[in-house]
Amino acid sequence: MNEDKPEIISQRYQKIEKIRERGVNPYFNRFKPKNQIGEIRARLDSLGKEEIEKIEEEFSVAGRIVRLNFMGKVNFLGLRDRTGEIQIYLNRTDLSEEKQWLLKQLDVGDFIGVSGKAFRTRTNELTIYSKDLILVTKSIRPLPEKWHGLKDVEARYRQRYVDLVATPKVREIFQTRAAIISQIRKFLEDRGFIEMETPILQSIPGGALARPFVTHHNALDIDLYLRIATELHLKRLVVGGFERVYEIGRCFRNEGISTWHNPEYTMLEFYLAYADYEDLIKLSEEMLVSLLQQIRGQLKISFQEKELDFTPPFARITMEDAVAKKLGLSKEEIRQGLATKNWLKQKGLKLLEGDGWGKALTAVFEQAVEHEILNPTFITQFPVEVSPLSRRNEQDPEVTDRFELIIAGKEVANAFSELNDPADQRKRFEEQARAKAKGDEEAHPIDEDFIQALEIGMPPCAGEGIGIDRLTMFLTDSPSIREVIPFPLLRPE
RNA sequence: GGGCUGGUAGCUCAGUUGGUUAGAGCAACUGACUUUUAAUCAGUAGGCCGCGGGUUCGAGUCCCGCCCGGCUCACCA
Repeated sequence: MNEDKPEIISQRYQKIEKIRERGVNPYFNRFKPKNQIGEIRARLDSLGKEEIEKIEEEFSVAGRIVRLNFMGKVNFLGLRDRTGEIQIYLNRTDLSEEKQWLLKQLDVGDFIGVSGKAFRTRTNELTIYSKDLILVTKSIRPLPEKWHGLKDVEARYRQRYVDLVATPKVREIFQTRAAIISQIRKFLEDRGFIEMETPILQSIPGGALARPFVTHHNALDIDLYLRIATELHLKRLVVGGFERVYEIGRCFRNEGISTWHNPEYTMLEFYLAYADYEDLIKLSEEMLVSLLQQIRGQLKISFQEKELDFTPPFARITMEDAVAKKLGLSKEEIRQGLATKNWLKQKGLKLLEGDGWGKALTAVFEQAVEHEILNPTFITQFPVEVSPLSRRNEQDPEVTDRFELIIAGKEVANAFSELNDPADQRKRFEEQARAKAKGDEEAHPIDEDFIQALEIGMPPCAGEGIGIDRLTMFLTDSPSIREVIPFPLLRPE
């Protein structure tokens, strides 16, 4: 029945049949380990041979066989559970005839349960001496080779379950990712934020400038969009009285795929009333410093052979100053927009009809400046033209009280004092509508209900979005976003 | 989408200017082995060389097209 499969696999299926014929269930589900391997190691790793031999306690563990060294009567195997690995010793002379037979059926990849006292071998390896053996789950497919592991990148992403078994580093990355998210929750909840869940299916995909995925609801017979941000709903919650609110959730953007972009990615957004973007600069520094210390234990970390210094305060510069310095322009020249537009034209980059100085400035910044930034840097005072949801700066209403945090040339956070003037919000949306009419596919759609919410009244507040995947890349020194997403999007085989 | 680059056994990889029947290590199978940990030793088996055309007496190798990756540029977080 498995004739079209590789030989190894049909052999394993036959082995399972033989095991069943002997009355052994190859998928036994009633073994309950009393101990975790990590806990045993924590207790015994530091103890010497004699001390361990005095311990009468029998340990019971279950896990996956990751190594087999069978030598006839004397058999060693490596067992791994979620907390670690430990060596198991089985001597054939201790086992019943049935168990001796079962021992010979074991393969790397199988799950077993064992129990026994601990000892140290001749080579001082901490080992559990088990006189029994319970097969818990038989494995059919062979795992990758033990010292090269799974190298084929495509196979690693498509069959992440194999990658996770074969590559310890990959397990660590996802453990770190979970720790980052858990610590962010704690950081925010310690400060009075509460977590909310807002709609992923939306009829107006707002809160960011990006192209959405479209889907369809059959019963209502309407098209819906997968959210590109959580912003507008979280601010509605601020209107409703949740003065400190956050969400960690998946966002979807129908755009290119690269080492820094996955079509679905995880974003943290948080909003706090009676705060402005200066407060968020401080809060961002605190949050990152706390994460760096907990995850990496230091503020200077290496990322892809470069050193990143997270020692606060982080550098900050306005977008205009950054571009003025780079191109040798005056502020007046930037505001006129001609110099920046000419620079873009020279580079073969075109703007749309009607794009103002703000879009030109932002484009030049992204082209010429952003990628040169290494250490965490706050870029502040984004033009109103590219910031339809941000509050205007009181001294200079052409720019907003907004910043992005750039690390190693990549945007990691975007934050601003929130626009809470409904009349201004309506104007901004109308400007976006005009840009859309001229062909800007990423222009923000008009959201009348959101304007109504602002008319009910939103207290002054500030909000921030942080890309969790990118943050995880920096904290785990990963070269691609696919290394920090368990199942990145790939074209179907 | 453009450029560069890759796809050979379950896994990691060789494969010469085109030339017998496509190789190795690990994993697997049979056997030996009472402290191994890249165990060792003897033997056996395992291939749609990504897919489809073409050139040639002869193609894993050369040419064309396609599929699926990786890096990179452009757009985006």
